[in-house]
Amino acid sequence: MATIADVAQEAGVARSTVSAVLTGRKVVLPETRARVEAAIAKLDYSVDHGARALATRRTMNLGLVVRFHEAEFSPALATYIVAIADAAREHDYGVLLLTQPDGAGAIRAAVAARQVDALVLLNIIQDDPRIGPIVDTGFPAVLIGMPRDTQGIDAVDLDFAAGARVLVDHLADAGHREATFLTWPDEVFQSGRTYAERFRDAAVAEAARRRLVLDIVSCPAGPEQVRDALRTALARSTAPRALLVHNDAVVAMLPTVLHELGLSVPDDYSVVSLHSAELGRIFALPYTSVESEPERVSKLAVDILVRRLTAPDGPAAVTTLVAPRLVERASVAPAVS
Amino acid sequence: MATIADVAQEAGVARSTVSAVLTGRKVVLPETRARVEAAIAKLDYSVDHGARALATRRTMNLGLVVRFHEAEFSPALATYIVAIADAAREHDYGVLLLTQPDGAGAIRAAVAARQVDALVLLNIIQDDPRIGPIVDTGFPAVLIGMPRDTQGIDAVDLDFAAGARVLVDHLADAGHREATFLTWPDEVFQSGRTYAERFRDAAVAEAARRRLVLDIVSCPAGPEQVRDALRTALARSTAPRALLVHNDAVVAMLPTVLHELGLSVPDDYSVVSLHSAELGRIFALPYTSVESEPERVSKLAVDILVRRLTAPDGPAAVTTLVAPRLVERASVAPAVS
DNA sequence: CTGAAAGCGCTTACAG
DNA sequence: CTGAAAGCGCTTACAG
Repeated sequence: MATIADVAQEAGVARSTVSAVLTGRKVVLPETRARVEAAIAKLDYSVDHGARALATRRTMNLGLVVRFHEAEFSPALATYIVAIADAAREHDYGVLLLTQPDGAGAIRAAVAARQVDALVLLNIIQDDPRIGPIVDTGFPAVLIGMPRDTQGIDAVDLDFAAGARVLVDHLADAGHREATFLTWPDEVFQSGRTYAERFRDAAVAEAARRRLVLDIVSCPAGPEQVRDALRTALARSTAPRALLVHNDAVVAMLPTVLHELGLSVPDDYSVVSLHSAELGRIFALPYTSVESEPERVSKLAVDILVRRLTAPDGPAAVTTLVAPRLVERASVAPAVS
Repeated sequence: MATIADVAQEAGVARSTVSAVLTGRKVVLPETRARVEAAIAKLDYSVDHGARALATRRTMNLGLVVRFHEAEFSPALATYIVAIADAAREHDYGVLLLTQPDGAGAIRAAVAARQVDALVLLNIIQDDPRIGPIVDTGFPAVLIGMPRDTQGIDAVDLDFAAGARVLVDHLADAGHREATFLTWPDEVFQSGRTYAERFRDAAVAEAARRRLVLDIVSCPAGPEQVRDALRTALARSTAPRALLVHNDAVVAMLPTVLHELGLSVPDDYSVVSLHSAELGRIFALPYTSVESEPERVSKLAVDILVRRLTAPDGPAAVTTLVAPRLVERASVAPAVS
């Protein structure tokens, strides 16, 4: 493998001159530059990433801290990962995977070993233990998701509250006065997924404002349990004819159960939901919905992180909530009164 | 941040002595070692990963090359990624994500910049363009999946042929003499997913051996198309009462369609399938099946790669096919004759 | 067993 | 605009 010294010799210049054309931080005579570039091409030279990192004190790598080991229903996770890698690459950053069960420990180790320049934390929970080491070390980081307290760290997430309002309004606009709200099991609320809470609270508030009566059903986890809960909720003769869903397992099972009960959408039931586009695609879900947008959220998060890396003394940390987009799929009919 | 020089000074020894206790490659007097370790603890010192990499000429990072951008139906991909990262960590390797659409280019760049010590290639296709640069550079690598020709590179994959045989035998053992074989759309065969071919050919051969008549149905892509194809295949009055499935989209849709047609398993239909455990879990599939095992395959692949890194002049490249495990779920009934 | 020196492949002030 | 020198933080022969 050719080194910068080989290139310098081949071009008949000093190593520092080669470095100057490599980094582009200095002005070099076009003629000299051409000689250097010819030598680079001839020797098929590439900069040694690690050596440059040592000299510049920047690894040009981002650490991606992702919790995999808590069984989460997340076919969308891969989408986030690749979106983050793509966004990072646009800024010439690589992505190092930090998947240890002990995320906090992984962070401390990676920071101490100077393996990365900054961190992206995925699937944040309410009191996320990974935030501690970041605050302690003051290491640059961005959160994708929302903890109880961002503690001065930039955070990006979908605006679940706005999503809830959009969906409630959509039902209310169609004239519905009552709806069954199928939400997450209690464990999800308790385990600190703030999206569950943010959606629910906003849905309740907006429903009150729009005088829509919400019948809240917390569906248990597990396919069989979901099926049973759904059948129970839908089979009641007094059940509202509108469904507001925020629960991936439930919305995935919904077409099957509705069909089993001989119910059709939107004739028998109006349905709106918030779920990931990935889930909708895999299950071919035919419902008007607000879709979480991993690509947009990931790109925004990386952009914010890189900007902060470039200007460390920039403005205070920001929390960015991405406005949800409603995708209409004709699953809502006017209420019959 | 403390450096090795700070530690040496604090402990009153030379830098090389600190390095000796760090690497453990030399014998150090217990007393000296204790002094060094105390200094390390006091200064909260960690080895700079990049500096060590430069000195040792080993990054201790594996590059994970994954094709994301060809829309693949793969909720299991995240499982592979984390399994690879976990396996790598057991050998003290980190994982750098290489997700560029141009995988071959990404490989050349990463190798040239010496960013990684070896490569893991995921979702291999028949004539995978990423194999070229690996053969050219002779860089250590392992394939997860099976190309047409491994070209002297280690490869690990599930034994799809054995999986097919196990499932065919399972039906034959129950007395079935004919079965409908629901396989992938033609595009999948043509796009070089060798698993499709390997399964099909073995299923055909084993069925012939067991005198099981196989009615091969290649199901088109797309949720609606799958549904239609399934209904057509199952609604025929002359349709065999046994189903052999190798197609994720089809098996995911199967419970719904069977239900729509008022058919039950195993009373009306015996069903066996090969699909990922992840898919089975998400869709709660109740079928006896051979499940692809991302964790086992990934771990094996990384182990093989690391061994080759340790002993570069080891034996010739090996192709390892992981034996499939049959998970029985009582979806097969004896044939009625 | 310990230490002084050279080297890994770069970049970056600093002279000229 | 170009070059010689020092330095990034380690490891590794090589003396002693």
